[in-house]
Amino acid sequence: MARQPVPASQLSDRAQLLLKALVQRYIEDGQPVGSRTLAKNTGMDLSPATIRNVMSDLEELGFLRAPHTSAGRVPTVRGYRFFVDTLMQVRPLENAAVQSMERELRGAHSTHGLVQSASTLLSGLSHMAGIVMIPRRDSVTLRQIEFLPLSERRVLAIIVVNEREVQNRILHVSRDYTRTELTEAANYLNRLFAGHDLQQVRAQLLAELQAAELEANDLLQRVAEMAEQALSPEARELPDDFVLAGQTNLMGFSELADVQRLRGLFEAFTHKRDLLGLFDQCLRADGVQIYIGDESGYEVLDECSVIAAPYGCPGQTLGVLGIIGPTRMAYERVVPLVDVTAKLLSAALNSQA
Amino acid sequence: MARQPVPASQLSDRAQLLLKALVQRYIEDGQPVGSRTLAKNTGMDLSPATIRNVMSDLEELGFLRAPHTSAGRVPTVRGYRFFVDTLMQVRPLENAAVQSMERELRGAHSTHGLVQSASTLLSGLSHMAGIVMIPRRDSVTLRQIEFLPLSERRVLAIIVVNEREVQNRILHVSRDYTRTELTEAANYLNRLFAGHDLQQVRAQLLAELQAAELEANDLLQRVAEMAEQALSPEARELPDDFVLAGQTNLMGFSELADVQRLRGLFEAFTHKRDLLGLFDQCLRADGVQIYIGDESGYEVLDECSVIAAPYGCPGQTLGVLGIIGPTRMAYERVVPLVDVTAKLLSAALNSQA
DNA sequence: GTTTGGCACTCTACGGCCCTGAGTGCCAAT
DNA sequence: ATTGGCACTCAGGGCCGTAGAGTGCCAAAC
Repeated sequence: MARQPVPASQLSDRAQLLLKALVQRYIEDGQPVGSRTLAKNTGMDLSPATIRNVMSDLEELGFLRAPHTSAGRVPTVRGYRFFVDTLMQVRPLENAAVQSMERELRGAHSTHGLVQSASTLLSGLSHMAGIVMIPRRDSVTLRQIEFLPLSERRVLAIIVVNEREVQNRILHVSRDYTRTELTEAANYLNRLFAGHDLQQVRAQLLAELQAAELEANDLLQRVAEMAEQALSPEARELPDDFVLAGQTNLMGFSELADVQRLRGLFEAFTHKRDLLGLFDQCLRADGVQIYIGDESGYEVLDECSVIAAPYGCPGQTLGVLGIIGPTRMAYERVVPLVDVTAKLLSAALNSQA
Repeated sequence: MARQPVPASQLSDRAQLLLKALVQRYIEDGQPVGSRTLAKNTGMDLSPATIRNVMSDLEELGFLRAPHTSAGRVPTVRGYRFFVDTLMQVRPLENAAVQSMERELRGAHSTHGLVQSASTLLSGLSHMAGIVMIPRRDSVTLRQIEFLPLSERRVLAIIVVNEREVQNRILHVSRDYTRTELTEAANYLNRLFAGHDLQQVRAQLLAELQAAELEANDLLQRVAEMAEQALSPEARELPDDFVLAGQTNLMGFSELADVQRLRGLFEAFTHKRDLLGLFDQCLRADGVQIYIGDESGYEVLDECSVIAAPYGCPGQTLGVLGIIGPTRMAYERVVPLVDVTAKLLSAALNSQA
């Protein structure tokens, strides 16, 4: 999306103030705002006629548009954009709210529970849809690995990573191994590689195998065959995924009340691909990202805004979380909410590890 | 739900034939059906006036109703009920379709993949929402159990059941055990109980513990402490759950087009509780169950019908699958679809085990 | 030259009105 | 018992007029 910044210089102070008042007003009650209303509403002592002139300018510049000749004006995407970039002042959440969020997150035990809670918090507090990408840790530390024989040349690999998470994988091997053989192999891996990064382990192992190729080291062969499968990157990572909460909240907004539009949106929720693409962009960003209306580049989100923020440990982004709602949303409240949630989730994940 | 059967004797053959024609016609194009249409449509050589009389009778008996004075008639829940119970003749699926379904299911490897495929099949072929409860096996055969030490008095239990499924569980124990101690405990359990039902194992173990209480058998103590947690029924079973596909299909039906109604429905999908209650009833039933409109007893389903069937091995029901759609659906096509899917899924699960 | 009041204009939303088409209910004739 | 005829009812669509809200423009005022 070409999102060229709007030079504030184009707009007089007065125009900016009026734009701000209009956007706030429109966000509040969803009706197009007319000059009369605005004249009363803002502190400024101006007649409706004057305001009409200013509004006319703002429309010409693309910040406002009129649904029809004799309605008031509503903000365009550009108008919202200028509002969130320059005009709005976010009000930080009250302490009490933050604390109750913290409590909620503390209640979760597993990583998945944490993600679930965060998502519920986002949707509950915003009355829109909350979304949290499953954290994907780039560096996965091997803590322990075990192999158990199953029947028919299948081996069950159990991999404990990051102190808490357990992954199972069924390997198909070239012959049946005995229990002792498997234990040996596991011991070998645990002895040498416990505490190392999973990808490193794999690379190092392959290197070693190359070196020892000539010597027919049976143990190493065995280890290699299984580790190859057990640690392969495709298998390693859970499929990209996210947890969604409060989708149905979106059915309450009149601007999304069209069943066709909703259908598109919900299909995007179930197919996930598009949304993941969008959220991926935020992985490489810093702080709260805002996509207003068609800025996201996905047609189903044309009438929606997405507020997202990455979370993770200081050095490393683990995922992205955010909110989806109609373009007309209370940005001033939602932005800090997303911000705080990201920080709290980060903290919770770190203390957990 | 009080669903008293309707004695066919109440209705003359002619009335039944007309009712059948009307329901079929209405299912086809969704418009209230008038006497004129029906006169032309059915083979019978009757004038519209005569048909009007019959329709009037049918309305009085509660099988039909008129949306307003001068519209045609539409079936009531009772009308649909009589139709599915007595009038309709299901047409079995074509062989080609069944085969392609089989192929689709064969493509799935894990149990979960199978469930997912079944659900997708149901929704894809019916153009409505497909739903499959996660199979819950009452008798879970222990194949192998292993314990691995984690830090801080936590032990990871790995339980392989039913030849294929692996369950992990983190146990909190009274002291740190050494690796050898844990292996001993696991060996003990595997030696004595591999191949037994999980619940039996637990009961037997408790009995043995009682018997040996006086002898301070350290090994047995150890085993008991862990098995108690690892095999506890609450922990054992995955939470009741189901997989849903094609929810968004429901957004295409004009009779459900009201956003409020849809919202209720989708909330039921995410909270799951109500739907699980309904499907639980089918667990104890045999063959295809049909709930029309408010027969389900859940208000959100008032405008919907649910076609469900249990699946599982011959002796044992593992779960329920089905379809959710508007009351006005092609029962003649959907009933065999659900029936066949249940049979295919059962077969697939059995061949897998 | 910015601001303002005044005025004509435009557009939507809403209610009433009429007409048409579809279908019914009833009655008298077959 | 069945039928044709006829009066009646009702939803939906088009049309009109009105009320309300808001605009754009212009000429006067500050």
